Amino acid sequence: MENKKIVTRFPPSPTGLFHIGNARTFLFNYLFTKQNNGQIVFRLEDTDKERSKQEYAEDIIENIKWLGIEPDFSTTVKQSERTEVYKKYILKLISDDKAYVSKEKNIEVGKRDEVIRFRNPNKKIVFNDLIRGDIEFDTTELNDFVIAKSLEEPIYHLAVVIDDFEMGVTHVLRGDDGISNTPRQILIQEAIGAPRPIYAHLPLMIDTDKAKLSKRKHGEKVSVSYYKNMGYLPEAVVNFLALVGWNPGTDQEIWEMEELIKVFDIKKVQKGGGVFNPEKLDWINKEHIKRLSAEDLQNKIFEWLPKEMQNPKIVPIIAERISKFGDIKNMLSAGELDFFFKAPEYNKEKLIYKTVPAEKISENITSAVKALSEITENDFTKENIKEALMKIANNLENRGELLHPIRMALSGLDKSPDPFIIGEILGKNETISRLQKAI
RNA sequence: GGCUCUAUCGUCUAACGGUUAGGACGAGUGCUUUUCAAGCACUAAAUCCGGGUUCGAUUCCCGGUAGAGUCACCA
Repeated sequence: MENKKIVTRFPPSPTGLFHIGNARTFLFNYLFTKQNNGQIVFRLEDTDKERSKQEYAEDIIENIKWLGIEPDFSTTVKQSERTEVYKKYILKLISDDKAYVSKEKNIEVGKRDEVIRFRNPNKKIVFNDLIRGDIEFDTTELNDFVIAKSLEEPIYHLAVVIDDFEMGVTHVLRGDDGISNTPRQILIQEAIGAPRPIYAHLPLMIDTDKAKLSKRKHGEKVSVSYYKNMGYLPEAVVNFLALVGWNPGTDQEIWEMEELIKVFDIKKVQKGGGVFNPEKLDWINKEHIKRLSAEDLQNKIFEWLPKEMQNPKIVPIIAERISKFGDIKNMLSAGELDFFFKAPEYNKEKLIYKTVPAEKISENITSAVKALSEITENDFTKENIKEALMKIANNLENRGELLHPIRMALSGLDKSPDPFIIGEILGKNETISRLQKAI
């Protein structure tokens, strides 16, 4: 079909932390480009000197890498360093009479009395969008729009068109907030003799109120670094983002990047905006946690645990109870893991199960201690503990008469893992000592 | 307001013009060897409205309505 190599672009503007919506747009570019063996060029749109900051550029690059959606960084271009290039085009445009220096009247504060305007041919522009089909605009309403504040200061639309042209961009996949910018950019392309790229406008990711995900309203939650800091897995974020606005048409929900690259289909991208649903992200993240190798899982969890708590045995218990690693922080501050490392303190009434008398409870625990004592230290596994305890519990009216006080004696918590696994982790001596204390 | 785009459960979405409109998240109920987590089963929940075209519209067309985006000497 096409023998020309596909070139797409990541053109972030370093005026804030890497935005999650931007990450999704880049991801779609990435999937599309990779499946076509194309190239992704990288460009920092930093012409706004007031708002552009080096730290933001660093955050963007760092998080692009974290997500694993890297463009070809060797192509990196900074608009702020291309003043001479733009100047050349502006001069050419003026000498071709496609633009002119305009003396401005009724100047508002902060505006200049001389700018460069585009001589609008005032015609209809129809462009094809991969996702939406033909879109038509009458450019008359644009008037003679400004393309540069001065020879050294091009406006965004001009810089973008020149850069896309010089960088050989063949496909522009961007958010659909770019739709209304397209006609004026096409006008500029035609004026400088640049070919028209193929456009695809992706639906925006929106919030529950159906509005654009704004930093103002959602704070740090719109930045990728927030998800990294909360202990989400990058593959889960990618998985989640890919599924907002696009679907492979199967029931599969959990995807790895490599599979996504294979099945992605730009033509199947949804037209309407998609709400960012954090609960689904959590679920997807949990699914990816389950798919981690034992080694990776342990390493990740240990990153969030203080040295003295880095016990491999509690890894599965934690893994089952979190949806993202940052949840460990909450478990820690709630003291949910303390009982693994020191004997719990609790009210002795807590040992009572329903209305069972204390003497009976005490008796039950005593027989449990006896049964557990018969297990050798090496065989003190959750299976064996369970077998021994259930033998006793099954003879009681309610199994809870034994299981509840034992769990309480071991953990001291109303909600905790079952007593068998806790017993295994604590080991024979500690388990029996806690039970004896309870008696 | 002009222009542009969009419209299936609360949310993400599936459905050659013919399906009891499917799946997932979330919610609810129950089961699973006390609780929590996990797991399992089940339940509730949608085609914006009105006209066409058609034997038959979620699907195609038109008109409403609603929402969003954009209208900078920001990017």
